[in-house]
Amino acid sequence: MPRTDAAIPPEAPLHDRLVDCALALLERGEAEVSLRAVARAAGVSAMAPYRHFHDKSALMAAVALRGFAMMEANARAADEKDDAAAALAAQGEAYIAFARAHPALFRLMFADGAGMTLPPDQCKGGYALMARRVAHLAPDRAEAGALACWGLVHGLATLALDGRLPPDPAAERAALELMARALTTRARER
Amino acid sequence: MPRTDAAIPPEAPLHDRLVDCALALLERGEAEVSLRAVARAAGVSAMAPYRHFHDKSALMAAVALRGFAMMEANARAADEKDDAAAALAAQGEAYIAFARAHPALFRLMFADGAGMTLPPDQCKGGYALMARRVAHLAPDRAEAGALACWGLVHGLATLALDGRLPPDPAAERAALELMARALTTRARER
DNA sequence: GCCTGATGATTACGGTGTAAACATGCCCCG
DNA sequence: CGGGGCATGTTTACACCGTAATCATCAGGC
Repeated sequence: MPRTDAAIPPEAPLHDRLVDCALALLERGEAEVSLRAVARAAGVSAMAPYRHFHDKSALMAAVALRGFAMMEANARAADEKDDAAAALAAQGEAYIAFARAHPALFRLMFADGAGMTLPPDQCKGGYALMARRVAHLAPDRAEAGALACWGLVHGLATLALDGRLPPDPAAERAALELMARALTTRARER
Repeated sequence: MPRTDAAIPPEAPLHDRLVDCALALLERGEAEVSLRAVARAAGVSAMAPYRHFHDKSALMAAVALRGFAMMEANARAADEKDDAAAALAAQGEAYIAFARAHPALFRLMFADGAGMTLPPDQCKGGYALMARRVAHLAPDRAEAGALACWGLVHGLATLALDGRLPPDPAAERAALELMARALTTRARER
């Protein structure tokens, strides 16, 4: 097992330990995350992180990458359904649930600038998964459909995180269903 | 004309001058906005703002409020169409356009915490405008429809700001149209 | 005439990100 | 085997931030 362990072994290479600690701090609130706090949590001096990350945003980018990996795993699990529409809906709910479960991490992942720094192929695995289902449901509107699905789900997640939505899962589900219905309905001219 | 002027008169009451300066700094990038910078821009000492705002977030809330007023005005202008579906689509495009035109302000308006501080009736004027059109188009799914529209538009705007969308207006328009079609299509059972 | 309140300026403190110089241990090569 | 480089951390220092506490000024009302 040469891969990363789940826990935070106190003797792992500092590089990994830093992103573990940063992630842990992030889950307790984005205000808790500062380079110095991360270094402190890792039991190391304030400047040590600079030996492994060019600056704070580089560290945070590494954390964000983990977030994308988690989210893709969630999406993959939610996608394991026979019915394509049901799988798509489950992906949407998983997306929103992830945002609610890890608000600070979610915000970090989609913070401005991260889009420029992160390797795109490691951020869009989940998107591809969803696009595939959409393309199967509505081959003639695959592109617009995928964009609409992503936009809707991301918007609901963002609004929920920012306290702009009453915590009403039924309403969200209804909105998702409306979108699903729009995709399953045959496209008609005009 | 007792209301606020567009320019920044150097002798206006400090309260207004501060939010004007904060807004101006914000448009040049959110990183430019610090309480001290705002005070500097207003030609006043670093602590002066505290005489008019309890803390920085209170100032930013006032700025956000102006953002909501701008956005509602935009929405109201876009809504002036006879066709309900066209008006709805125009509102959506105006929403996204506003986000693109004032990215930092838009992010501030929807930053976490602002939802708790701001008077809801001054933030949701635009939403009501949209909800009315949706209710007219699809009275039987008014609630879910409005939520879906808001979610979609807000999601697209957010993703665009964070550099996650290729700048392809046609694709966005197609996604919005898909949603509009879903609302205009008669609801069918099952 | 003086007191009071509002407004703003000064100073100070702990926090942040980060640049520069310094210490230390390990490995590789002569 | 010895010494030089290099990776890793530490210390120190700086500018900036938000903000608490204190002081200065000045206008109006008793």
